[in-house]
Amino acid sequence: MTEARVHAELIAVLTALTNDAPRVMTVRMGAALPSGPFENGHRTLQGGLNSWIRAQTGHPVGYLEQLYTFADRDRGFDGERTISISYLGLVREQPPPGGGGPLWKDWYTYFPWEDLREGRPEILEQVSDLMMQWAMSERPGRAERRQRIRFAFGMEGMAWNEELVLQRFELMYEAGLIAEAGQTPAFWFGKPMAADHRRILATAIARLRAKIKYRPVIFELMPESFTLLQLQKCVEALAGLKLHKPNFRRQIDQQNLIEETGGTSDKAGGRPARLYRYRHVIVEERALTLSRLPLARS
Amino acid sequence: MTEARVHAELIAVLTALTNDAPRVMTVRMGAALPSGPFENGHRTLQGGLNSWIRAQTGHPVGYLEQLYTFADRDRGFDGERTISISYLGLVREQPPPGGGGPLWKDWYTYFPWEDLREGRPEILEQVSDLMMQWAMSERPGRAERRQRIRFAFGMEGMAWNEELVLQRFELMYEAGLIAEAGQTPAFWFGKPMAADHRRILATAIARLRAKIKYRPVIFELMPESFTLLQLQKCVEALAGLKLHKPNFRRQIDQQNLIEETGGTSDKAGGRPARLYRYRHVIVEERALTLSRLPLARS
DNA sequence: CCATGATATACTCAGATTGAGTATTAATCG
DNA sequence: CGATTAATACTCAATCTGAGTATATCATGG
Repeated sequence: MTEARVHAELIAVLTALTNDAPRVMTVRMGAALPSGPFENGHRTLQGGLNSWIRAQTGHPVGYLEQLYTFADRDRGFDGERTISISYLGLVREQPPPGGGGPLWKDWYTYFPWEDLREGRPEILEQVSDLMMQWAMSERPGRAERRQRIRFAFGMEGMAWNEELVLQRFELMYEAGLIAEAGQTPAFWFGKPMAADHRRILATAIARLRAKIKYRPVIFELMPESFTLLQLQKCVEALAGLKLHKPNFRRQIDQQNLIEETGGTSDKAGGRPARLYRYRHVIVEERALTLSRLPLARS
Repeated sequence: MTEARVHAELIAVLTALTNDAPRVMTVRMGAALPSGPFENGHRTLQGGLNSWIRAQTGHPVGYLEQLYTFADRDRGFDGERTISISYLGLVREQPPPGGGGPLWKDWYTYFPWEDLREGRPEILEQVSDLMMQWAMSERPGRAERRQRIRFAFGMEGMAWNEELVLQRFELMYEAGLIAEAGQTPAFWFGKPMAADHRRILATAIARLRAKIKYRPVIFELMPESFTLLQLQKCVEALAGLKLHKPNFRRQIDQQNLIEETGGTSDKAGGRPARLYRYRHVIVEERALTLSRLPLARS
């Protein structure tokens, strides 16, 4: 029995929305996620991370959820291992982009192939092609690899599934298209990050994209009052997809999640839009019910 | 900076199905979940647990998924903390119930109020009543507590939601109905477990009940070939609910997840049922698609 | 050997939900 | 005032879902 004494480390994927761009808090010039040791003074993991985030960002965390715990990495000082516990956190206030503080970077800097709001981007076509080449390159397992690629990247008649962020990343890693693999690939797909941080970010995006469909977490990222179009743009930013406007509105008010503030917004060119706010009151009743969103094709 | 050196411990919620009863592997006469230290020799967490389970049970694990990581418990030897990483594992073979090996216990021994296959059980009515009394006992926050109870326990016109296992357990804990809270409750609701093991089991059940609705994990618990009724009974056992037979069948074969073996079963009294098997072939294609199940009212 | 019980399997049907498209309204800007 | 822009309202067909009913195929017993 070689019982392990290990280091425990917390890694945070903090997300905010700054006009239609989903952002993640980074350190080291955008090359790493913020992390820190789990300190003995903390009573719980959540609590430790919560206070740490408030100190770092000055913003309260609206929502905090555990993502995954890793121990696979061989940091290997003295044979000691590090257990990394990763969290997804959502903050409302859009943070100042400049200054000496932490850097907020657009998700799609790291995953440019995940943004289909303007249709399938050029880079996704490149990736898809290379992946399919990789799938067919070797004889054994060819058919199965091809199936997986078709499914993950929405090729050859299969629909794009925006939730498969992690599957796509891992397939690309396997195929040698990811810089972190240290394989100096022919093309450079997305900005790399230290260690497995980009993988953790992929996990976070996948989780959040799944979650907005059945929990009203989107409101943790919105300002107090907002228009329906703003709300829609925010969902679209996270999902990386365009939504059908009339259907989006229908579903939103069917669920009774929001109420009019009475005011209107005239930021945009046209007819002023009504302002709404989230009905915090009924959190417990509705929060666990569905909050489905109509996802449209491109 | 008081950097922590901590113990790392793995806790497993191993689940199997023995004729219509969902079971969990336990130790200490059913009073604890199996756990062990994370050893330095293991390359990954999953890998470590996998080999450990095979050694303990003799069965391969069909499916293994991380549940949650806790550090809240104050075991406090030498000020050292234990981080517990819990996993949900599914095994196919129904294990021998007797012998000196690990004890497989019915889920509903620990959560008798979670089984609604024969309608709402008497004990659920008791729990509901006590919970509502608790909600109304104190003036401040009365309305909100009442809402939460109504929602969690499906009272006063609200529908029962079988996924809220953890919410119900935590509410009951808060209300002092759970023995682990050390409050010597007036009634004894379900068999207690050591430390927070029952809470971990609740997490596992909730996760599995949610998962069977959109991933075909159920087949990890089934024998190689089975009848449609057997399959339905298994789903019902996990969900703790009765399903509508015709609709269940319709959905199952719409999804094309299974195929006939050609054989028939005549275990039951009536007309022999056709045998089916899971179509492993298309795992990658369908596995991530929906596998919805029609959940019926009681 | 036919009636009965038991289970498997097949079919029907109304209501709700979803995806997609179109029409109308209310503001701003030149 | 007319063009533009966006908000809001309405329609419609296809599909999905929940619920119920009907028929088929076996074993058994009188």
